[in-house]
Amino acid sequence: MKNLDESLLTDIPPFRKLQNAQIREILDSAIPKRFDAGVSVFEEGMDADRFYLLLDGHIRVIRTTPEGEQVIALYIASGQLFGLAPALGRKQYPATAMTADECLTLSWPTRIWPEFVAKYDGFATETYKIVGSRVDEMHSRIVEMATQHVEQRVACSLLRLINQTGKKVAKGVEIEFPITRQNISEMTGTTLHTVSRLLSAWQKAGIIVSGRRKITVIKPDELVLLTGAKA
Amino acid sequence: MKNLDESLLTDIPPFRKLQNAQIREILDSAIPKRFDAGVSVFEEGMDADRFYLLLDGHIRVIRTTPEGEQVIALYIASGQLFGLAPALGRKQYPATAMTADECLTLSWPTRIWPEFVAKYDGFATETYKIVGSRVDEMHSRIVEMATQHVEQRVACSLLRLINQTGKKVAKGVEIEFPITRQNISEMTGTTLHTVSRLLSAWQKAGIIVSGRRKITVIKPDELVLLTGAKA
DNA sequence: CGCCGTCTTGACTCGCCTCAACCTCGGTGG
DNA sequence: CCACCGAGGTTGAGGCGAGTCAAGACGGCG
Repeated sequence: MKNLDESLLTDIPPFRKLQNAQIREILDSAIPKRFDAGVSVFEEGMDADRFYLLLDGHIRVIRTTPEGEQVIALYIASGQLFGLAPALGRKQYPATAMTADECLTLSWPTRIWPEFVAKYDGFATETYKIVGSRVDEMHSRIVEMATQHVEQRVACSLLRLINQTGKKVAKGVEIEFPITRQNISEMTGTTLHTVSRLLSAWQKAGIIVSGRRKITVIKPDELVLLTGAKA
Repeated sequence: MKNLDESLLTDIPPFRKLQNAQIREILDSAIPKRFDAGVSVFEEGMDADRFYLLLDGHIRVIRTTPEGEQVIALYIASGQLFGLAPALGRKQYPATAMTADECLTLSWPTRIWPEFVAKYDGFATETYKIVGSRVDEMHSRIVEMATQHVEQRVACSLLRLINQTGKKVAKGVEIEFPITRQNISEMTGTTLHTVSRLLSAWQKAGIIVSGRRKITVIKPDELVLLTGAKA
């Protein structure tokens, strides 16, 4: 457990300003853990006893309605902190974190959060920037849902996914974790049927290529047009 | 300007733990300002050079789409901090703050934010709790928009409004600032026509009483039923 | 090989948006 | 004091986007 390499953290904004010795300290107090695809790291309503850093893999942040429907609030890409409830004074996690593929995390007990903030210069600031960008993304989602049609929302979500977690490949940008039509419908507030129809149409139009749990965007600019960026 | 009363701040969470002398200091560095109804305190995209406390009145936080449609992200009630962009490392305001009625604010330059955080015990923690509750509310909005029908969303929004800013009156709870059908439609992602129809129906059913720019909820529990709280 | 999770496609239905006309206040100015 | 005007609100008719229902195809895994 003490053999984690310092280089794991040096490129991650909240830790970037720290000395090697400090990073050593932080790593030594971290618990690393591996998760299979499709399992939950923590669940909505659970006591927020730890906060996490995603070293590798992708995570879906999910809220479940009383009726059992799921809504995907956002995706976390590797290198990001998550489970930041303690930073916002929350005693419980407000949502479930579910792995989209195999994931590797570090985590620390909530109790030492104040210590991190006090002791490590720039940690708080950088972390709150992350929160800020998530707030911003949520804002955008609300506006999208309020004003745009399903087709535009799905296009927006795809673009967001390839921007945040896309991998450039031969003929386009591919989403590097398994994602189903159902997942996309849960991000956009629609049904898997409608998503399937849209993706089929876009595939015919040569904008994307998609297979089982896999989507590659060939012409991102065409997608941008579909989002309704007019005039 | 130096004659602001300390009692203004003593009941407001971020300042609650402070000594009178500290509150004096804070007040002395604040600029008070009055706003008419329907004007903007700051606008989306403006440099976030100040952060605010709403002493009296109500504020709408608005985002405008490229097409000029407006979406109301949330309402701020008196006693709340807003314009917290600096707390999240934002250089510009992510949304416009528009007064719903006559408003009284205090404000401080962004530049002294770090000083506030460092100097005043509990200030940061309490402020981030506010951010946390706003994030939570946005989360809920996203889930609502994704899963619920218009009628349910409007019911949810009304309930949220009376919980946050409702005033108990003779025969129910009234929203204490002017609000139009259009405003509600901008909160729920629908049209003023649909909102008008719904409110008419609810009025006939005796659930609410509404007039020009004014809504009073008579039977909140009936509204709760309409939100789809089943089983 | 058979099963299950994923994806596709068609047909039908209906909630809500759009279009349109009209009403009702409250404020303003002659 | 009243006529006017504009913002806010109401209500009907019609159409379409997208959800629902239904039936199957495809591909991977045990």
